[in-house]
Amino acid sequence: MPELPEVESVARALRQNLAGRRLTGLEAPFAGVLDQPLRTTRRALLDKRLVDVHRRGKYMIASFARDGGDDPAHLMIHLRMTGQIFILDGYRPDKHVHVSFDFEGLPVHYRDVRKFGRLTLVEDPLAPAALAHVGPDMLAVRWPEWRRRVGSRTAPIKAVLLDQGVASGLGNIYVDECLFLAGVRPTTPAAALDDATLREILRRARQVLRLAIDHGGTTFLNFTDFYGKPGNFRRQLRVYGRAGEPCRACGGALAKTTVAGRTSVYCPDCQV
DNA sequence: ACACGCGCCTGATCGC
DNA sequence: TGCGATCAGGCGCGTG
Repeated sequence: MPELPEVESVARALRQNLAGRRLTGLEAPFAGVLDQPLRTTRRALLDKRLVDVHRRGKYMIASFARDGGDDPAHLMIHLRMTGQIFILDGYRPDKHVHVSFDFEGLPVHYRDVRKFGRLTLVEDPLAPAALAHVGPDMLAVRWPEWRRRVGSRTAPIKAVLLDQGVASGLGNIYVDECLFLAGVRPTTPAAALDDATLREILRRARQVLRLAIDHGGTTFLNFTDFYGKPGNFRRQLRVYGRAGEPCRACGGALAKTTVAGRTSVYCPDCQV
């Protein structure tokens, strides 16, 4: 599932491949992934050039404008569980392609098997009202602010890390990886952790996110990058998807439990 | 303010 | 071409 690193990979590719290109076509075989009617979305975006792409957590915001910067419009994209955006030579859209963009002859597709993702027109590309409740990006937030936002939450630390209102970007995969690296069990109440441990968790979260970005993200279900290629981070995973397998640090069997409604894998010996 | 459960979706996998 | 049940999970929303 696309988390911060996978979204970053797509955002970079959009910038590199489409910046300056004009949107000349927009079709939506399944308009249900659009928050506004197709005609509204077309009216806002067609004939404008893609000028920038911002990312906050797992949200991308693509900005369009006419030549000279007039009449800007912004499309916020969230891939949720199975959303993909890609450009592939000779690709013939299957039944899961819900939106197709045409950039002066360059076709770009939005594909989403579970239809959880959303494409939303927003007014403000940097601080859209729709993201008012979403916290700062996990890679950008400073320790004091993050500490303040974590507060004295009694929920398990994993639930707090998954809460995009605290800081945005972590999902189930990287939370488990981060907590393994920090040596903390996902079930531990956040309020029971001292500042040194919380600081270590934040440091490890950033470390694993950056490393995953460098490896092009993780492909578990069906994430592919902009060019249709899977990410390379999967073989770096220490715990996610490895319940029952030996811990890469101590050799003991990894345990599985449910935290915040999500499957969670940890090492009973290395994580206390 | 915070914690928790549900619904949205479809494909893969499992049990019989 | 067996089929129904279960699981996977991000997020918005309703409830307590």
